[in-house]
Amino acid sequence: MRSYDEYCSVAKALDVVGDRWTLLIVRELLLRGACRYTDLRHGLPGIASNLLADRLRDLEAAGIVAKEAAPPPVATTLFRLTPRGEQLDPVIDSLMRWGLPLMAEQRDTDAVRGHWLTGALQTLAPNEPLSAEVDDDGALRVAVGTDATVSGPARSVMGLLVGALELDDARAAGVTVAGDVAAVKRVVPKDGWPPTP
Amino acid sequence: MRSYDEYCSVAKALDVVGDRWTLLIVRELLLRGACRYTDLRHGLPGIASNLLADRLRDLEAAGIVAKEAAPPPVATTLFRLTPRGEQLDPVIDSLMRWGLPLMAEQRDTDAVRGHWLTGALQTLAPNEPLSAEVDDDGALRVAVGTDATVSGPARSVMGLLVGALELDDARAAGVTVAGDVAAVKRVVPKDGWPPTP
DNA sequence: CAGCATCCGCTTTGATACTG
DNA sequence: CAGTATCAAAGCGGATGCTG
Repeated sequence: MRSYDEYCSVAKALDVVGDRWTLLIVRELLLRGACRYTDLRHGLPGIASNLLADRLRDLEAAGIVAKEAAPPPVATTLFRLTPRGEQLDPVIDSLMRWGLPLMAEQRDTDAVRGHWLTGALQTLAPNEPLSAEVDDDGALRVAVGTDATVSGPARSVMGLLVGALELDDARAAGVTVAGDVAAVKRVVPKDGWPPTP
Repeated sequence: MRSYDEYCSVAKALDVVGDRWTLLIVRELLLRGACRYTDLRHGLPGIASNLLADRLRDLEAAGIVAKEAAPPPVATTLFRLTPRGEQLDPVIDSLMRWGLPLMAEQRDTDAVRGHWLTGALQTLAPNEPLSAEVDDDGALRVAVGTDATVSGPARSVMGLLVGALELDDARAAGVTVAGDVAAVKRVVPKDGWPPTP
């Protein structure tokens, strides 16, 4: 990316990580740990292969990502965040948090990956043991510890959990709640949050 | 910006604010409050005028910025963050924090604005009453309350304050400290921080 | 002057194909 | 598996012009 040429901390950060795709690569490495090139491609659907190669080179040159040889007998290359790269966690976290209300809208062109949703749910309720599972037709099952599970279309389940849908509306949109409904309500942000985008 | 088409909170956030210049416009509005178009241009040196107009339209459409008529007799337009826009503060803050170590390097093409530095210094030491002043030839004076002032070339002063320079090296690089040196040392991050970029 | 819109050359991106 | 190569299309930067 062309430099902003500003003696400003935000601009200098964006000089390094402001390119298209760059922060999503960091997201993948934060959520999944060390990845192979192929894993990254799977977690970044739509990225051009040459761009991924370019970005990884840039990130390596910036000291954010390091390549390492995987232990035998795997014989492949792994990409991993350096300590400096891991310090981008608050950046990814704040973006994830700010974007949560936008999850109430799902377009039919949107790719879905389970680890993205797990990440979002941990951000939503850091003190609840949430886990997400996606199956092939886009249905989502979220387990709230062993107390409850919420299942249904991803958009509706997330709509309920980010507070954009009331329980009744979510049920009308195909969501079923098994187990303790109160456990689910602990997860949903308090009224007034999230602010409508 | 073209959508990433991912059902992920980070990707959806970047669909909205990931365009070039967009987060720097938000930075300006967070640091300075409501701004005129001309003020924004001054705070974003190098931006093409059509791009600024485009971005402001996009941000308005996304509910992040609102236009308002300035009270008479000024008769101009003010651009201001909406509540949803103000919630980007943690995003800007985390980027600013991550970028702090990069302030140890200043290129001679870098534009300098006092409010950028004031913002960075507040992030560096939220509990210290720091204020920054820049004069025309790029010299910087930082006041640590009434206890001390640090002055010299911007890069050297910031290098000292972000911990990239020892006091002796900073002095050799043209920095002078007036008043209580201990007050300055309170500001500088503890040893081992910042990590070398 | 404030707030844009238009035009144009250049760079970056996206899509696809190909390779060690 | 881990990338390169190629090329059309989109985005960006810089200059300039227009309108109230």
